[in-house]
Amino acid sequence: MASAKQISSDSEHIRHSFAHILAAAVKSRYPKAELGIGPVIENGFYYDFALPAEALAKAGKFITEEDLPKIEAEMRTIVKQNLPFKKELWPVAKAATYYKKEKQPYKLELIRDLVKSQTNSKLTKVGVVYTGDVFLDLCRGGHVKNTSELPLDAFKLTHVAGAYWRGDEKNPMLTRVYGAAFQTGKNLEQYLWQQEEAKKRDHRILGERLKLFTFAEEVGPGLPLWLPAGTIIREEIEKRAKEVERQWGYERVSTPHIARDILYKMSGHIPYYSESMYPPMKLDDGTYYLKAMNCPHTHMVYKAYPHSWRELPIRYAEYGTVYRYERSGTLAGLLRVRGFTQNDAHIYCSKEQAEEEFLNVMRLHEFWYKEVFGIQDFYMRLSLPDRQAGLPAKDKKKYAGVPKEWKEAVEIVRSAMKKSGLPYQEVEGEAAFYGPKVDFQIRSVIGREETASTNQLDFFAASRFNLVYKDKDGKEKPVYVIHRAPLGSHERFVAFLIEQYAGAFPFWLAPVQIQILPLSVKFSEYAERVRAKLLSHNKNMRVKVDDAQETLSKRIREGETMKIPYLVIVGEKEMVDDTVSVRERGKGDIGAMKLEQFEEHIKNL
RNA sequence: GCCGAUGUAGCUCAGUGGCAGAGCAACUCUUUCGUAAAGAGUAGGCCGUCGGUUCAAAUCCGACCAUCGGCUCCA
Repeated sequence: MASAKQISSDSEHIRHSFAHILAAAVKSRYPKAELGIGPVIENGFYYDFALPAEALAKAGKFITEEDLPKIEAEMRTIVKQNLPFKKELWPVAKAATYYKKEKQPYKLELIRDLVKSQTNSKLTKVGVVYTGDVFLDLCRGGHVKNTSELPLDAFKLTHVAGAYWRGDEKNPMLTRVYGAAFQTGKNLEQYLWQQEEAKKRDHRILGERLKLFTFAEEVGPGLPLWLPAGTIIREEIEKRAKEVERQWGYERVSTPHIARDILYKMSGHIPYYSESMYPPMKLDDGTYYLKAMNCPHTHMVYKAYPHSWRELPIRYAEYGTVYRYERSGTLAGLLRVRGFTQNDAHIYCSKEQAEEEFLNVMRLHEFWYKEVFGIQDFYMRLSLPDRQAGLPAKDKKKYAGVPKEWKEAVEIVRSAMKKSGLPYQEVEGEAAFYGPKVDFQIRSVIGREETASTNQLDFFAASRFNLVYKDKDGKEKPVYVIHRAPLGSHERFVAFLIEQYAGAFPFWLAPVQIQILPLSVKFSEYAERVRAKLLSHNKNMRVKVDDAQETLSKRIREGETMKIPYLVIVGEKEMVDDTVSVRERGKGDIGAMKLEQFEEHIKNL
């Protein structure tokens, strides 16, 4: 989504003010409502509300989607009163007393935290804002001077959702109301239109229409079934990946889908990751797990025989299928599934080689994104532990290893990133438990952000698995492991590609590349001849003849709907002249030509 | 997992307590067509599942399942 990330301060003031008005409107409909926070977001604002248990029991339910028009109407009524926003600074004690009286536990908590973060709480003041004389909210500032400045045609309450207080699962869940707001009605309309358009590109919609994949209740949620057309896309990508990896010095390996529990105890996935693994299978010769990641298996491949420094780096690639028991509420089409196949590889190298190898992997990512797929809309995130040098006590469970090793690993990765020249953001507290990583973040058309690719440095596997090599000096030394998946998983990556291309796949990926349409059955034979000729020059070409008993128009429409790159029409004229009439996707009829000319036209696709 | 919504034919959807519906797709027949939907006919349903209320349930109630929008999580 190419939406503007820069929020102009005017928009910000408008959005912030609407958030206050939303709170005022909810307060007027539900006087007992407790207020959370109400910040500005990318295309608007939201506000979190709760209703105390007794009030909720009495009302039956709180804000639902049905209430939005009513709340919106109330907001308009408030805005139309042309109320001034008045900001004041109150001493903490005064604000605390006020919110205690008003029974606003969440606001009180915010005030308490504000005090905690200040060195001299006696002097601390909090901003509060009135809307007219009525509504009083905690406020940092940044709103319009008077509600008359708010564009009534440029805002809309869009949806309701649950959200944990302060984003913590252990906290109560509040009801969040989202709104869109812009400076002009036109901007709002445009935004809403874009949202509608985006939905049409949604991989779930296109996946069904183009017959790429499906789900079956009998198979289970999050377990996609690839239809023939989708399987072609998957396999073309995989074929390409195998070629590219061979060229970049990888060797392929292949490993089973289950393993004994000892392997995952060794890796540390038990206990770090067990809640995301399918439950164990207890058999008479041990307890087995379905694999949730390929690394431990690949490490055992490395350990098959001892390695010398002369062999390093060793790069083992595998398209490995893994199963993760993702929480039900997180599943989404192909973007978040429970069974998927990763474009995985593990690089075993010395500490000295780690930076160079990491850099090479970044270059490989760049190659895929820029050269192969033309993906522009992504950003790179360097995920670090919470505090790079010394890990705070609360994170000891989350991260393995010792601070010194973490520090070294972070240095290696950061240095590689700098050398790559690729832009990236550093984010603390996002690292894998075994090391820092660089993730490629992409947004789906509906705005959901996911990691499409990953490149991770693991200094921890060596000690867990005793992964070593014999160095020049005759001593055994631990290897550094790089986990990388530039194409993430087939499932997620194909989902992104479907949306990126809006289903119109480039020629090399298109499930059907050329569809031949004989004008009538009289020309079916000629159509077959054309097909045979195309295949004789390229046996892998995906060519179909559609001689269904439908009008030409109808078959063209179907071909266009299926986003087939070339529709080739043959009738009397073509048969006599020994030509084909070509329709190119996105261009329409490009005229009649000799078959050789057409083959020349598609040669470099 | 949590909050909210939705679930009727392969797909998109109508039907709000009294005989289960439409368009597209499928199938059959007619048409053999010149660049985005030819015509007619046929078939297709445990109304997500299970339970309850009722003389009567797609419709009201409950539980569960699945999907969607968020939150949390995300190797």
